[in-house]
Amino acid sequence: MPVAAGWRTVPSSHIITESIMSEWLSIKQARQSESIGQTVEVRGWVRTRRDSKGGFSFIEVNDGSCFGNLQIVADGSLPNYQTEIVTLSVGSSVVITGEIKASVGQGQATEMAASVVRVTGIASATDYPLQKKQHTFEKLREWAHLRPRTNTFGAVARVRNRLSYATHQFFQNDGFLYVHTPIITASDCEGAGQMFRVTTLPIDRLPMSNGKVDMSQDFFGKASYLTVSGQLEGETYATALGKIYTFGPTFRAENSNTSRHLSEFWMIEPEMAFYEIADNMTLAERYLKYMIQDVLSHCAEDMDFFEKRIQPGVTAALQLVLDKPFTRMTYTEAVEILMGCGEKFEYPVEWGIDLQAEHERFITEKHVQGPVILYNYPKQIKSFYMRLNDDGKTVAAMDVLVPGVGEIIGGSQREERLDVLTERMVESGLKTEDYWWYLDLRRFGTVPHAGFGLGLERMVQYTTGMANIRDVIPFPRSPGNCDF
RNA sequence: UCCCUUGUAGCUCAGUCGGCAGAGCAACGGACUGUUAAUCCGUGUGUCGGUGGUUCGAGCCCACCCGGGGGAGCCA
Repeated sequence: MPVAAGWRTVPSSHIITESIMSEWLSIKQARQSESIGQTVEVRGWVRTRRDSKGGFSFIEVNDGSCFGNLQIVADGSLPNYQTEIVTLSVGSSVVITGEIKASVGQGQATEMAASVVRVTGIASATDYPLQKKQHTFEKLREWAHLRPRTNTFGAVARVRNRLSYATHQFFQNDGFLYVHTPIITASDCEGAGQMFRVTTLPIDRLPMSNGKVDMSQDFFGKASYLTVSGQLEGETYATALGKIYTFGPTFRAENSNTSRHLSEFWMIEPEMAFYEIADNMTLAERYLKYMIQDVLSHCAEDMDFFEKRIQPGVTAALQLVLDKPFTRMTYTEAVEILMGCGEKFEYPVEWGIDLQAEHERFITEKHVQGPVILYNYPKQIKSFYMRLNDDGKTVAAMDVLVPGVGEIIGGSQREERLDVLTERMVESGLKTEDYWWYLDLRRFGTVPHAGFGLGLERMVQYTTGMANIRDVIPFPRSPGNCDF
C-alpha cells in the first residue's frame, strides 16, 4: 500500500516538519468492505453535501479512481464544522482523515467517519459552472476543462484508458512491435482527403517564385502536412520486423460535421508481413473481442452507468459480440442482399457503388444484427495500395461494420507485386517517383502483407454507447472548434 | 459543404395576435435527529446570440452574420 509522503498544500518548507499521519487510500480502495476498520486519508473533490437534521453533514467525495463516491460523515463537533464544512460546495477539494466503517445507510458498503476535514480549495458555489444535476453534453463541451469531473466523462475517460491499455496488451502479447510513425509528413499519402498544412512561412508575406509560393523556403524545404495515416511508414517496419502496430494521433482537415468525425483523432494501425486478407480479418475480430472482454471485466461499474443512463442494452450487445463469430460477407454478396431485401433506400444499390451509410446500417443492424466484415470491394472505390484480386475488378479490402457506429475498422491486404502496384498508382493519377521508398518494399524482398486501421474514438463510442464522438475525446477538434 | 432545426436568468425551458420578461432547478437566508438528485419555508436573478431594418411599439416580423443540435456526403 502506498503511504502518503507528507503531501500538504502548505508551502514546501513546512512539509518536512509534518509527520505522516495516516495512509492515503483511493476512493476505490476506501469503498471496498475490506477497508472497514482502518483509519486512513482520502483526497478528492466534493460531489455533493447534504446537511442532516442531527447537526452533521454527509459529504460525497470522488477522486476519479472509480465511478462511485465515498460518503463522508462529518460530525458537528469537528472544529471547522460551522466555519468550513457546512459551506463545502460542489467542486471543492478536500483531504479527509477518518475511520472507514460499514455504512448504516443504503447505497454504499462503506463510509468514512471524519476526524479531520481539511479544505484545500473552495469552488465558489455562485461561480462554479457544474451543478449537482445533469447538464447537457452540448453545454459540457463548453466546459471541457471541467467535464471530467462529471460522472459521464469520468466513466468515458476510464473506459478510453482501458481500451488503450488493452490495445497495447493485445498486440504485445501477440508479439507485435509498437512503432512510432511520423506526425509530420511530406507525402500526400493515399490522397486520403484534405490534410493540415505544416509551415513556418509567414502567411501574410509568402515568398513567391513565378507566381507560386516558393515552398523551397519552407522549414523542410518542401510542403509538409500532418499525417492522415501511418500506414505506409508502418509497412516499412512490417516488411522488416514482421508484425507491428502504430497508435497515435491522426489529422483530417475535412469539413465534416457529424457525430462520428473529428479533425484530430487517435488511430491504431497494425501491419503484418506474410498475412493475407483472411488472417487480417481474424486478427481484427480477435482484437475487437479482446478489448470488449477487457472493458467488461475491468470497467464494470462504469459500464453499469452507461447501461442505465446512456444506452440501455449496450452491455448485452457487447456480450453478444463476444459470443458470436463475426459474419464475413463479400461486397458482392452484400449488394445482392441489399438489392433483394425489398427495403427502400434513398441511394439505389447496384454493383460498383460505394455503400452508403443507410446500406451499411441495414447490413449490420437489420440483416446481421451484429458486427460484419465486408470484403473484396470494387477496385474503383478503394485505394491504390489494396491488393488486386484475380478477378481483376475487386481488391482485397475489408471493412468491419458494427451497429450504431458503422465503419469501425478499415483495412486490406496490400499489393505486394511491383508491376501491379505501379499500374494502380498510374491509374489513380499518383506520381510513382513520390513513392519511391514505398515501391522499394516491393523491389527488395517483397512479401504478402496486410493491415487495418481502427479509430479509437469510434471504439469508445461503440463500447460506451455515447452518441457524439466529441464526447469521447478529452478536447475535441472539429471544423470551427479548437478551444482549450 | 448541403438540408432541417435551434439560440430567452448560472442551468433546463415557456413566452399566445407585435403591447410591463417567467417557471422549475441551482444559488442565497432559514428550518429539520442518518441523508442518497434529501426535504420544507422564504429571497433575488436578464446585452432575449449579434448587426441592421419594418413599426407608435419587436423576444416575437424581415435581411445578413455568428454559435449549437440532427441528418447527408467524406471516412476511422
